[in-house]
Amino acid sequence: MGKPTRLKVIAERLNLSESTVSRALNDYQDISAHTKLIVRNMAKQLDYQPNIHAKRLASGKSETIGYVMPIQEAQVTGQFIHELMAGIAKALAKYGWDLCVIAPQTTEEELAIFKKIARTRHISGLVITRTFSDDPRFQLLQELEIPFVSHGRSQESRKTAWLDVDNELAFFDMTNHLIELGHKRIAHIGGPLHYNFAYQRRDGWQRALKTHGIKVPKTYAETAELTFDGGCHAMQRLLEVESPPTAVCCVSDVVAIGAMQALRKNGLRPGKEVSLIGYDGLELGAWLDPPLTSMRQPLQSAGEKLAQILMKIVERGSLPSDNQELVRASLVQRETANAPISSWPPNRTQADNQ
Amino acid sequence: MGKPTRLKVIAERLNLSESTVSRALNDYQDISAHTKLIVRNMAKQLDYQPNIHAKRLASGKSETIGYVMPIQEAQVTGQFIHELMAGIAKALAKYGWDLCVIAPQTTEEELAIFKKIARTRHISGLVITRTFSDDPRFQLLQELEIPFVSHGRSQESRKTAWLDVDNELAFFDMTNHLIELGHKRIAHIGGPLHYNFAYQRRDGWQRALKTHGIKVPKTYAETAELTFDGGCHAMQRLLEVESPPTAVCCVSDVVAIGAMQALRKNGLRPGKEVSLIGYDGLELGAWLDPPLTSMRQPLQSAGEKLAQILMKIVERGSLPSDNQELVRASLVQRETANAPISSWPPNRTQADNQ
DNA sequence: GTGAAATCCGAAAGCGTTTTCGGTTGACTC
DNA sequence: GAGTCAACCGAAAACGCTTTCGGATTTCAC
Repeated sequence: MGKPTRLKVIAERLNLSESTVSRALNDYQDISAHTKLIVRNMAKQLDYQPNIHAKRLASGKSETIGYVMPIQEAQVTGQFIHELMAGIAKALAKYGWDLCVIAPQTTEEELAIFKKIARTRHISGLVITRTFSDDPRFQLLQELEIPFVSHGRSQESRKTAWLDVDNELAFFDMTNHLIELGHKRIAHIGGPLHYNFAYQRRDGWQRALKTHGIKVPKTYAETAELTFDGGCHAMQRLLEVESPPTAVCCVSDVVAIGAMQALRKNGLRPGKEVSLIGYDGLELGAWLDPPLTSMRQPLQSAGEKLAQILMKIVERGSLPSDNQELVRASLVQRETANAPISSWPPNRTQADNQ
Repeated sequence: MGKPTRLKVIAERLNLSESTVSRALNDYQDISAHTKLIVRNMAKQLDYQPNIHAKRLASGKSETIGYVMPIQEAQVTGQFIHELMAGIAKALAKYGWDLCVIAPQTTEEELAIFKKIARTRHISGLVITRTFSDDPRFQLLQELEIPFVSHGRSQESRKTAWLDVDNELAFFDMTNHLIELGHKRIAHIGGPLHYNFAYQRRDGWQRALKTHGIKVPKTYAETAELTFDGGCHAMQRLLEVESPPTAVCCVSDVVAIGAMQALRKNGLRPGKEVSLIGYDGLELGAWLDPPLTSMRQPLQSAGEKLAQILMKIVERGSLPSDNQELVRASLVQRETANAPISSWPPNRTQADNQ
C-alpha cells in the first residue's frame, strides 16, 4: 500500500494550488466550472479521499453523531435498538457522516461523557433514547449547547428536538380495539412512571375507557418493570383482584410475553379467557404461541428521521423546537386479542360492573 | 460556553512550552516527575481535553474501531448484536477509543467501504461478524492491510485474528445431552452452509452420534434459513420422514422457536413428544411456552475480548495469527429437552433403528 | 479607452496536536 | 577544571486540510 492521495498531488498534477483544489472539491462559487470538472476528474482518477482528521481539524466540524446506547435492561430491547441504529447509520452514510456509539454503564457516566463531548466537540450531535419524565440529560445538554434529538419526549423537552410515537393515541387505539371486540373489563399493565411514555400510554387507555363510559376498578391500573418477569407478576396480581379483567393492554411486548406466562400458569389461555395486546410489534411476537397482537412503530424510518433532524440542526442551525414530530403506531393483528368468552371470569354475572 | 482549554493555555500558565506540556501529558521519559505533576494538575484544574482531531492528525492514529453491523436478517439477531456491541464499547471506553458503526446495505457496499477506509485510515481496525465459509472480506481486508478481528471463523481465517465459539464442541455437548436423556433418534436442523458455523455445528452433532454408535437416516440432517419461518418448515419436513425424530438439535434459538411452532401445528408438544435444543441462549427463551433449552455463549465478554484483541493488534502490532481464541458454550437447561416418551413416534417399535 | 465590477485563483495563515532534533543545564569523573 | 554524560526542556517542523484576503485577469458599460 502506497501513501494515499493527498490534496497536494492533485494540485501538482494540475498545476493548481491546494486551495483551489480544495475549493473545487467543496463546490465553492468562486471556482470556474471547468476547473471544478478537471479537479474532480483527477480526484476520481487518483481515488482521492480527504484525510478526515485534517478536514475536521481545519473546519472545526466533526461530521460525527453519537448514539447513546442503553445497556441496562438488555432483554429484548436489543432488537429495538438494532433497528433504530440501522436507520440512523443508513441516513448518515448518505452524507458521509459517522455514527459513534456511546455506551455508558451508569447515568453519572453518561452525564460525564456529555461534559467531555462539550469540551472536545469531537461529536457534533447526539441521539438519545429511553427518555424519562424527569430526565437530567435534557437540561445538561442544553446547558452544554450540544445539539441533540431524542427518541421520546420528557417533561423537559418543550424546547428540544424530538421524534416520538403518539403513545397516548396508540393506547387509545389499542383500547378501542378491545372495546370493539366486546370487552369492558380492560386492564392496563403500564411501565414504571419514570419513563415518560408510561404516563402517556396509561392516559390513552384511560381516555378510551372514559370515552365509552366504561369504569374499571383502580386495581386495573397495574405497573410492571419492563421485563418478562415484571409482566408475569403484574398479570398475576391482576388475576387476583376481585373481578379480573377479560383483556389487558400491555406497555410492551416483553411485558405482554411475561403476562402470557402468568396466564398459562393459572390455566388460562391468552386470547381466550384473557385477551392481550402488546406494544412494539416485535417480529418475534408472531412466533409465540399464540402469536401476540401488538402495536407497531416504524423503527428504521424513525432512525433515519432522527439522523436527518440532527444533521439539519447541526449543519443548518435549524431550531430544535421546529423539529418535534409525532408518528402514529399501527395495530398488528395476531391472535391474542379476541372477543371475550362467556365462561370467564367465573363470577362474571355477579361482578360485572357494566 | 467559552472556548475549551488548549495545550497553549496550560503552557502559558506554567511558563512551559507546548511541546513540554504535550510530552508531560503523554508520559514521555524525558520530562521530570515534577514537571509532569504540575502539568497534570493544571490540566485537571482547567479540565483540559485534547482536541481529538488535531491529535489524530498529528499522530496518524485514529483510536477508532469500526463495527460492521449486519442488518439483513433482523429477526432476533438484534439482541445478539446489541450485547456484543455493548461489550466492545465498554472495553474501548477504558482506553478512550471510539466505536464507529458501519451499516452497509449490501456486500458490495461493505467491500467498497473497506476500500475507502484503507485510504482514509480514519478507522484503525474493524470487528466483523456473521462470517461465511467463503467470505470475500478476509482476503480484501488482508490485502488492504486493515487490521481486523472476526467473531467467527472462515475458510480464509487461518492467518487472521478471530474469536469464536467452539461450535463443533457445543453441538457435540448438546447432542450428548440428548443421548444421555435416552434419545437415539436425534435430528439436526442446521443453517445454510455458506455460514461457517453451520458446518461445524453439523459436524459436532454427527460426531456425538458416531461416538455413541448411533445411526440416523440422512433425512435427519435438515437445513433451514436462520428465521422463524425456516425453522418451522424444516421441522415440518422432519415430521414427515418415515420415522420422525424424538429430539432435534437446532442451529439457533430462532430456528428452534420456529420448530416449536411446527410441532404445535402437528399437535405435538415441545419437550414431550419431541425434545428440542436451541443455540444462542437468548433470555427470551426462558419465557416461551415451554421455556427453550439452549446453549449459551457469553456475548458481552466476547465483545470485550474482540476489542482488546483489536487494540493489541493495532497498537502493539501483535500478530493476527497469535490472536485466535475458542470459547466454550454452556448448556442452559430449561424445559424442551427431556427423556423420550413411549407414545412417540406412533410406529416406534417397527421403525426404531437401534 | 477608461474605470468599475466580476470572475477566478494563489498565498498564507490558521486548526491543535505530536515528535524530532538540538541546546542548555548541572553533576560527575579523572 | 576540562571533558563527558545524563537529565530536561524549547524551537520548529510536520500532519493535511479549510478559509480569508487580496491580486490578477477579464468583462462590461459608457
